[in-house]
Amino acid sequence: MGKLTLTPEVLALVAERFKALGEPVRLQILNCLRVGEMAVSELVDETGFGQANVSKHLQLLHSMGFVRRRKDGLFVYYAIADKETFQLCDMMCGRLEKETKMRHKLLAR
Amino acid sequence: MGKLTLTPEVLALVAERFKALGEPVRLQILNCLRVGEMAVSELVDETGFGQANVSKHLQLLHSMGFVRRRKDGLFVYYAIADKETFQLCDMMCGRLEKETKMRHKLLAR
DNA sequence: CAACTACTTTACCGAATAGCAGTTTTTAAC
DNA sequence: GTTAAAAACTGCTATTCGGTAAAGTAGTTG
Repeated sequence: MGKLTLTPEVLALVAERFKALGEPVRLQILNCLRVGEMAVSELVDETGFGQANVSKHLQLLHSMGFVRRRKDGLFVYYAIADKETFQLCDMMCGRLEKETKMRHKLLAR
Repeated sequence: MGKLTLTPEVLALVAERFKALGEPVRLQILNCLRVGEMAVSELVDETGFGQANVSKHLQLLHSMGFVRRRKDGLFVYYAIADKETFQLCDMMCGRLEKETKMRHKLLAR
């Protein structure tokens, strides 16, 4: 496989991508996009965050390749770039779920 | 499946975990641990970061369940908690690789 | 063209955090 | 006990980063 060597520079790029998902607001935006593409203003209404704020987060997600954008007239529609983006979130959710269950079991005794 | 609902509170916890991986130093530490468990001092030597610094990052990784710790005499050995931790990193690396290739292709024409 | 809408960009502020130095705690060896 | 080593803890400074307001851009409508 064309594995790239994990130099500090590469790790920095990988970290950058994890960091992009390490923000509740951005995860909430991604979660909204699960149902399909949405315009910025729709995301603003849906999430209740400021418009400039949402726009900025979308820029970041886009620059990291997590979402794609499509412009149509006045509106800019954003959508999840690929299935893998979901998988990443789901895996992390799964971990959290496991943790919670473990903690629950320990408390139950 | 016992999917947990993605309330803002849950998303915050998920984000916290992504953020933990969103730091080059921590990824480098995890990468060192790929070969097996290591003592803190070994990790300090291997990475060249300060002891307090490495220790603090390990605390965080441990609190998020990415590494487990085992104390033996003077030494505290840390190790990757499970395979999934690798998978997460590998997936993100894969994304980066794809991106790089795409960019390369675009430049090649 | 002017007015309006949707979005982006810029500039700033405040909160969070990484890194470091020094100290403390724990454990082992003498 | 005393000494030494390993790791964790405690402030501290500098930087980063998110939120917001205001200015800027692009597309639409009358």
